[in-house]
Amino acid sequence: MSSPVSTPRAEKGLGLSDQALELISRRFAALSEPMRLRLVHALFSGEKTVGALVAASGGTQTNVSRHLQTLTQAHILARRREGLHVFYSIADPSIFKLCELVCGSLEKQFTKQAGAFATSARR
Amino acid sequence: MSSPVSTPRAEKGLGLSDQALELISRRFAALSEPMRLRLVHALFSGEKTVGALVAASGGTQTNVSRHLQTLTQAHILARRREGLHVFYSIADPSIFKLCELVCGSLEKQFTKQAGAFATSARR
DNA sequence: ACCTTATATGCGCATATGCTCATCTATTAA
DNA sequence: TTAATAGATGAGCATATGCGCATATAAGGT
Repeated sequence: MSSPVSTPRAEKGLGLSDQALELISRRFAALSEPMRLRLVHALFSGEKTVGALVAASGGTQTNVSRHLQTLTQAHILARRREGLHVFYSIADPSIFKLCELVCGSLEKQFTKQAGAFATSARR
Repeated sequence: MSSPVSTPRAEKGLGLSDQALELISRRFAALSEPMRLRLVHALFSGEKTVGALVAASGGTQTNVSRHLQTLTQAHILARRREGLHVFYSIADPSIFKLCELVCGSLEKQFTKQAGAFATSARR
């Protein structure tokens, strides 16, 4: 009678829809693993085959293939077959800015911490 | 003798360090849950107490508290105590742009898909 | 048809993550 | 001190995720 469980909050004006939040979180989740970031980063310089990505990332073939699948399903990468080889490439250009943003903010964070250390060490 | 396991790849020139990748992935992971995004979004309009966030998000007190802890440890939120209340706020302004970027790219993605549907339906 | 190379996938295991209940701590008021 | 209110946290459970092994599929060459 009082607490609806599944879709409460009823969009109070703020509040993105549950669906939207789900989608956004999935996108972040796709980028939340070091190996996947390594693969994405390796593709910054252009499309590469799975084999090349395995070599560049140091991962196993199985694992790289799986992560590539995850990233492709998230619409972050694109897949193109050519004979025996499959080429992956970055499908969503916003990824570049996304990574820049995060890297930049992390750097700032460290600068602050370093500054704090220096300050407390100096006094 | 041939395959070092822990820190292979030896930074081939590309390659962010393993540590950097770990940090970046953690940041994305912090934003990879719908409830946490909901909390972050609720804080876009300014700092709020835990109680207010519980109300706004529709989550349980325990769960909201835990997610706030996660976000704070990721340096995304800041915590401030005032009497009985604890106020949380967005500590890293880059979060705004980050969310904008992701939302924008998702919208484009949908527009494309919608277009594709329309096209295939029309022919 | 058979073999080789390149990539994907089913299965199982180990760990990580989210959620809840009950309880604990912190702060203020009586 | 005791009680009341706001938040945090330990423990346990269920599910999700990452990883590797073995094997399957795809495509081209002999």
